Amino acid sequence: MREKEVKDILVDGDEGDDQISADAADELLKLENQVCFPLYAASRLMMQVYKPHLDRIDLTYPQYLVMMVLWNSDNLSVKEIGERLHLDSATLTQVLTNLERSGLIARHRRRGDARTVLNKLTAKGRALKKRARRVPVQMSCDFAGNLNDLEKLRPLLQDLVKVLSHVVHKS
Amino acid sequence: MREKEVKDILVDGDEGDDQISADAADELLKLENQVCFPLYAASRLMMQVYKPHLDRIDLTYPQYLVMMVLWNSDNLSVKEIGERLHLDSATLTQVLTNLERSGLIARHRRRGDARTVLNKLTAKGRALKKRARRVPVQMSCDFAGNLNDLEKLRPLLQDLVKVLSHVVHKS
DNA sequence: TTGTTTTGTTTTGAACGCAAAGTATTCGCA
DNA sequence: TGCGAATACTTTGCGTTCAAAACAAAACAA
Repeated sequence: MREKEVKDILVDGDEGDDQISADAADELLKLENQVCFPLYAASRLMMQVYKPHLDRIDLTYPQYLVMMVLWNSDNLSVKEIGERLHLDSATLTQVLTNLERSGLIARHRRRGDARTVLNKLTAKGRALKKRARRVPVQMSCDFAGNLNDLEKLRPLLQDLVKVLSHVVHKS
Repeated sequence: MREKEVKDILVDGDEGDDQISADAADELLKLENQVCFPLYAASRLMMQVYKPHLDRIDLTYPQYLVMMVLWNSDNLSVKEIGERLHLDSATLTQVLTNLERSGLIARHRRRGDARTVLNKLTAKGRALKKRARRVPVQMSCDFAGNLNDLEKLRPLLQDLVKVLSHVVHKS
């Protein structure tokens, strides 16, 4: 799919349906021409690669993300964690509830502003970091010969996240 | 994070915990050094960008993926759709049930092998393609100046999916 | 002070996503 | 032919995800 063809479609009227545009539009509707589908598939497959390693420390992938945030900077509010992970507070409430039930964090309203709920690692939560250090290492092993490709992808994906969160929030 | 540092950790014993490795391992535990996190975040954000456009044709993103598969090649089994989308059949059963409830597909056991369930577009399902053609176009608009970056990302992500599905299935 | 609005979190409802278990059907082979 | 293994799909259970609504507390304004 060349850029020109995309433009052909873009100039299309709302109900434009002449042959050329319809063909070009049909091309865009194929999986192999989409960026979002491999993104979606890769994200899910990646979580499946993580799973056996995370199972060993009894965390799901979202829980692991929250723990990484807290290991790096403890005692954050739901909102602050959500900003770092681009996650909705409704989602986080559930993840954090599960982490509290596992005894890894404690949750308390902030003194001075009872709207905010602060999430603080317990001793058990801090201790888990030691075992979690092995997870990225094991992941590297799974990717053996492909580590360089991943390193190349990272900055591109980080840029994409920036663009996406801008697109999502401007509407 | 240089490759050398990763290797430092890899040669680490199971309980190795000397200062240098622990520091390097801590670095790997930070969000900004991970490839999987931006992948995960981008995937979710992308679906949020899709949502308003898909709402207009009453599809969720997974439903939209299934419809794209069927528009391209109708009358497939659950397994065949799952292979194309890297999706579990348990997940697909739910999505396909919802598509059937919406009247977009019909589901029947294959004559000659009653184990297989074939999923076939209805007239309504085929008709929806015309309105769906607009979705990729509207997405292009949302990304205005960033289309070139996305095009660059696509082959890399497609390769990643190949690597990942290999990693997932070899274990 | 007393609404009114804003902010931060939780609840609710619908739809994934996947492992594990269950069911039905077909295949392989003795 | 008959039976155990393999195949294809569905069900169940748990954990996200997110929009929308509900709540509670704090900030603001008249």
